Amino acid sequence: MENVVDGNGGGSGLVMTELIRIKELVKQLEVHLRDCPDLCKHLAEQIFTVTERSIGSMISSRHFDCRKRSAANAGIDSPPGTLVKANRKRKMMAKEKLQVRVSSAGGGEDDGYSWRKYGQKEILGAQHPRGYFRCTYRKTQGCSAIKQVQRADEDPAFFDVTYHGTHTCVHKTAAAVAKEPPAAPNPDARSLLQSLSSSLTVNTEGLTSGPQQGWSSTTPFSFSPAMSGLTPPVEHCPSSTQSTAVNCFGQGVSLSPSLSQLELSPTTSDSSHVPMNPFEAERRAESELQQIVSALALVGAATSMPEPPVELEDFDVSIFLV
DNA sequence: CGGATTTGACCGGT
DNA sequence: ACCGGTCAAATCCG
Repeated sequence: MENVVDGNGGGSGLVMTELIRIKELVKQLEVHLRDCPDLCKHLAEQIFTVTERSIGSMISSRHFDCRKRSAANAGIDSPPGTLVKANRKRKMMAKEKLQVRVSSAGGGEDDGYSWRKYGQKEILGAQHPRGYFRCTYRKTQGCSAIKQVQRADEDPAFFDVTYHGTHTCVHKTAAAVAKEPPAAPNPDARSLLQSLSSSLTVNTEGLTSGPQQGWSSTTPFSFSPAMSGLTPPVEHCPSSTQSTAVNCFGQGVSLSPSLSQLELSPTTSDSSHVPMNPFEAERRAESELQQIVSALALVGAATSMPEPPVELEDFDVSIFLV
């Protein structure tokens, strides 16, 4: 099946972006904590799991519809047998799909992976062409990840990015970090935590929309880096020419195609599963995020950081749900 | 010079 | 026939 994370007005898409970023960072954190106490790894796994559940809740709650896209996705409803004769295009479309909307600060293209453009098309009814990208390491590593980037008609400041397939390569970010001497993983871990904290800026102000406004105004749910004086990790960001903190971890900019690897419960969008009450899903997502914060604080302590990486009181986190 | 991008042609699905 | 996705030659760029 495929998982579609629709921008859906850009709000929940932003949340998804943040959560995806969390997940990516945690995965990297885990790598660099391999010679730390087992507790660190356990906590990283915990964060990972919680994030996954949160994303699943959001998807379930927002009724992301994988069928509302163009007729090009018609293969979705086809019986499995039709894939037997699938050509390249059909194979691609049958893969997992992740759709997000990102701000233009990163051009919709700086997501930590290395892409090579292989085509551009004017799309009927769209004001802007669609760019087609595949993983740079397609040849060398056989990575089949593909993404499409198209500037949003409604708001040119945003890009709709659709990922197909999963990265099987050792992607750029991981490779860059791997250059670091294995003997000094803790500074990296700390940087990653800082990055994670910096990226956790989600706005809840828009939650008043619709009937589900229960936890918006009354929930000062917030992260705060408490990082004043600490510089963001530069080496983590593959973009070398621009302000890394903004472009890599700024609002809505950073995202990871790794969500397509999440193996989100296939029942989240299937008929066999009773759709979660949107309100309940959002409440659960909030709870899960708070668990993330708690776990992060423990991770910070376990990695001998002078102070916890996150403090609930200091963070300014809100979630857009337009 | 090698890798990345551009862009018109081509292909398959609808 | 039309459209979206991909190919590949030409071109660009460091």
